[in-house]
Amino acid sequence: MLKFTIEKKIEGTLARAGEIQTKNGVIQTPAFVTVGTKATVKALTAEQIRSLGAQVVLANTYHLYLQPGADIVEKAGGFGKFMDWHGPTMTDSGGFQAFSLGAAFGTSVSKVATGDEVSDISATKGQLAKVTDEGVTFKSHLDGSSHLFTPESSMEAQWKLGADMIFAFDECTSPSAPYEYQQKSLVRTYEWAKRSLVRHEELDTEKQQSLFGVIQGGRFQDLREQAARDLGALPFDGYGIGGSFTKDDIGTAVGWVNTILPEDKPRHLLGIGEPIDLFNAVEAGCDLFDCIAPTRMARHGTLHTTHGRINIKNAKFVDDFTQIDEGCTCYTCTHHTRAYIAHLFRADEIAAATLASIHNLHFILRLVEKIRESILNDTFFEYKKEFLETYIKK
RNA sequence: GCGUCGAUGGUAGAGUGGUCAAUUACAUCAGACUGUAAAUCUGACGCCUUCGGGCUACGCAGGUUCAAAUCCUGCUCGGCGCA
Repeated sequence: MLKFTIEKKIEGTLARAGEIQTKNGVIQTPAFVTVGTKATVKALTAEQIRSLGAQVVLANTYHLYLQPGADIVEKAGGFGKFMDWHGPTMTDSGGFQAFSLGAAFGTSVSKVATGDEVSDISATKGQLAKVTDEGVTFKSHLDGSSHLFTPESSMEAQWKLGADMIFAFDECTSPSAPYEYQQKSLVRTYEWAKRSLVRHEELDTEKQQSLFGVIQGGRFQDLREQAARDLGALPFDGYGIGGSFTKDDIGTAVGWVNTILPEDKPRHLLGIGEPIDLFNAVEAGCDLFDCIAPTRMARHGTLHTTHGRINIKNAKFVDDFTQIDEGCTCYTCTHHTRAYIAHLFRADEIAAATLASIHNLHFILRLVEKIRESILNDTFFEYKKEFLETYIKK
């Protein structure tokens, strides 16, 4: 069971800094949650994750259920122990895969849409996930086998995976889904939240795990607010804010929700992790963020710097012997040059992924830490301004 | 020396009379990526362009043909075989 305490709030905003105590350690918030989908943060060892100062790791129920199977992870003592991560842990419920393997499958639609895609409701083919009121039927992307995920089975799997904090089973909707669908889906996600709660209470009689309900509602204020009211009234230990946004409404839509959610419970913004979005989300009252972007982008050669992103594979870096980001104290920057990392990428060496991931994770983890400090020091807005002045996203 | 096979865009390698500026892969140059189907995916990749098209190209030089990377002749270079 977690204990959440708020240390400081910024007057006139929803932002706050605090602390979450779990049985495996403390998380100082706002905090960035490192994603280790398959009980591994891609390209990194547990030791490297610790060195980066990561506070908490989030794994994925769908992926671990399929491989190696929840029973194996349970026998290992939970996914944290399995991967040699002894700090706080979370698992996602599999609800995101209802989107990524369903509505988004085979399309260019991502959970954060540009304005144009929002109206794109073109049908897609070959989807691996089908959503009904009962649950989500997945066709395994590994071997094609069918698997029904329900709120109950997700709770059972997450119980076996053994994280400190788990999420209710939800449907992550597409940003291109119309109001009618968002509304219908929201009712379903609400029913699933209640079913998750019931099954969780049956399983976890000693209250070892904390369950977070997930707020959906797409980009619609009335739906978001309704979800916050409905789920906020249920005895969850914290809340996830999920689903689809347009980049511009991350701050606003999240604010609608956090104005209503109980103040004394942690709020986790699911799947958001670009610097600008993090500032907006903190200001709108979020405490936790997980995102695959730092590590995926790293593997693809896109690196964060205080002056914005760079693509280290660009020709101009082959003989650039400066640091990736001047003044960066990460392992990669203190030992290697841009030219070296560029060489590793061009030579297809796997160390490229490792060193790039170390840098990007360091960048984002430090950023969120500094945001936390700035809240405690009453310098949030100054820090935000200072950061955004130099960090230019094209 | 004789015979034989071959010479294609940065590389490898398709094509064997028109639908070829030339399949494909790699390389190269860019771009995308936000609860990880992702060490992935997308685009560009002869020169010029008012984006309609124009021009120069498949070892070199001729030739046949309405039309040649594709057929013929000679040459140059290379592989293999025989001397």
